[in-house]
Amino acid sequence: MKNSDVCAIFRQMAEIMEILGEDVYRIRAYQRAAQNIENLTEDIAAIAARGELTKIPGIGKELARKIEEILSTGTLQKYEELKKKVPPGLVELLQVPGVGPKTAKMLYEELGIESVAQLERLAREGRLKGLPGIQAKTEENILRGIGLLRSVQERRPLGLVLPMARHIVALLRERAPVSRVSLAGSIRRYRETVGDVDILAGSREPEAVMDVFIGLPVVAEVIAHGPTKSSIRTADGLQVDLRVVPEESYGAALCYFTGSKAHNIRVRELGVRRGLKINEYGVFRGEERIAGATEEEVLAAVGLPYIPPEMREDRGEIEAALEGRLPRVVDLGEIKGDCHVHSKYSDGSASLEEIAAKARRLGYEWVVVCDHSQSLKVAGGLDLAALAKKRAAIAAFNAKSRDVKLLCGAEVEIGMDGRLDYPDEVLAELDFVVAAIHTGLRQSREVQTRRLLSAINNPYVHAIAHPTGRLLGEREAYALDLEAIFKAAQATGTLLEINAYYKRLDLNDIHCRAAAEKGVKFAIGSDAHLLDQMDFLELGVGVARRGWLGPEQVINTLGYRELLVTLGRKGNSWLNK
DNA sequence: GCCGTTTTCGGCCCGACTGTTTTCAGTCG
Repeated sequence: MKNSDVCAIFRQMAEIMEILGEDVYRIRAYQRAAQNIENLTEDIAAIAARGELTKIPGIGKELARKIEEILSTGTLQKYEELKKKVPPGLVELLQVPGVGPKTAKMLYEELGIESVAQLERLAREGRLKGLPGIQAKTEENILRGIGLLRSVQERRPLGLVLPMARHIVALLRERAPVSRVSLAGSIRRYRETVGDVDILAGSREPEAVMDVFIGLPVVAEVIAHGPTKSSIRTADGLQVDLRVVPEESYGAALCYFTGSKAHNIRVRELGVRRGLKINEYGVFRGEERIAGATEEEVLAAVGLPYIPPEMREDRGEIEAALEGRLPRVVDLGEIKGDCHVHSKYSDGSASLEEIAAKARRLGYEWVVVCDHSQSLKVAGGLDLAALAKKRAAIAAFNAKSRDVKLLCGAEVEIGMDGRLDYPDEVLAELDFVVAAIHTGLRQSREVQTRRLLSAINNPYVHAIAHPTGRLLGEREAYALDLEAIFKAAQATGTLLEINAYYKRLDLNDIHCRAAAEKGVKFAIGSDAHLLDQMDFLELGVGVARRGWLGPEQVINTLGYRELLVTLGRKGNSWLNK
């Protein structure tokens, strides 16, 4: 049983209990437990084995017992009983936007509806009208909700949403009477996927801002339009919410709309204990507003320092902040280079000069030019002759370049038996060796782990590229013993990559944090094949910040000279200190 | 079901918008 299995059972139980109309606080307890289990950096079975389940926030005696039952039997008696009380399709109805537990229950009791397909048919026939609280408009909304569910149900990768989100912010800045505009929500927290775009604006003329917003050229549909809050949908189905508050509330609103929801609840609870009410307009003692203009001010009112948005997930940041041990996380401005960029030599599209020029625009000192190795023929992998040519070209470039330097790297294939695609004496000549698995993705956990360990133990391998192989929305991570990988990486001073390509983000935030706790260090690489993709490095920094990594844990913060010295001494240096 | 500088019972975060209602319930974030 994995953490996600336990989590799924608790989530489904909460949904069933919602339909049954059970105590909302009990339901919330299950949801909170599920979320905290999802956020664990450790295997829950290991925690259970130590008898420390109740140390997990939101897990008391009763839920600990239930977790143990799930771990030993694979399911839960109470879960099985709950499932019998509600037809399986009914829970599915909750997925339809606009249909909540009350409506789902009513639809079932009045018309026997127990699937989305059935709901859609009856709505089309106009048979929902006349039910309690349902008239023509609600019927239309349900049909639209079902359509939406079918089309854009999935959360989208952050990297695909960010450009449009920034475009809309820029348009608002230019055309609406706003003093400030920012992205908020999961985008500001750099979550790897995004459900919708949240934007916050400060203005004295909220209604005028709303009118501009719903009239923007990117708007395909207006979902809601109020004086301070509106939602629209773009042509490709992306929902964008805009909220407008007065300037003096901007900080409070930014906290509120950045979330996460779980983090906000914790902050407001701290407020309640101090006799304060916190909402999007400020921090209040009785009627009096005591804070609200800036985020720092709001957090300070409940005794907290500033917490970076990426850490606001209720994954222990509140406790750490209260105890004064919140780490300072790495900042995009501290990044001095990109550890993984492809060039024309293999399957990239850019020349060395173009890569260096782009790096200069990004304010870097260096870039590792990594091309594929010889066996990866589909990606133009370099044979030994081509590799030698590339090395010479990079040396010639560096001799001329006064600012940006290029490192000669390779993304070397790890074979099925763990052997690398270039001989050791060739690897030894390279500045930066990244080892990767691109073939044989369906091997067993043992085989995959052994392949990676053998690469990690090679004295010439500096980093493991995209260690788990997952592709967002396309491919699961391959089976791996990550504990063993982390331990070996630390012991040998091998970096683990945070691959910043928008579909990979691999390692992810939770794995990063678990690895960092074991003393592992990281290399962030954009894996760019097109020049513009070097911008994705920002997403990798987002992952690092979500994983609580400081600048000293990320090799990208080293200057060129320091980097060369460090790379030359694997196993005896900064890398595994 | 959890949890405790208001402790082992009695609380548990907060507000906007919509559609249906004449004052609010449901849903969402």
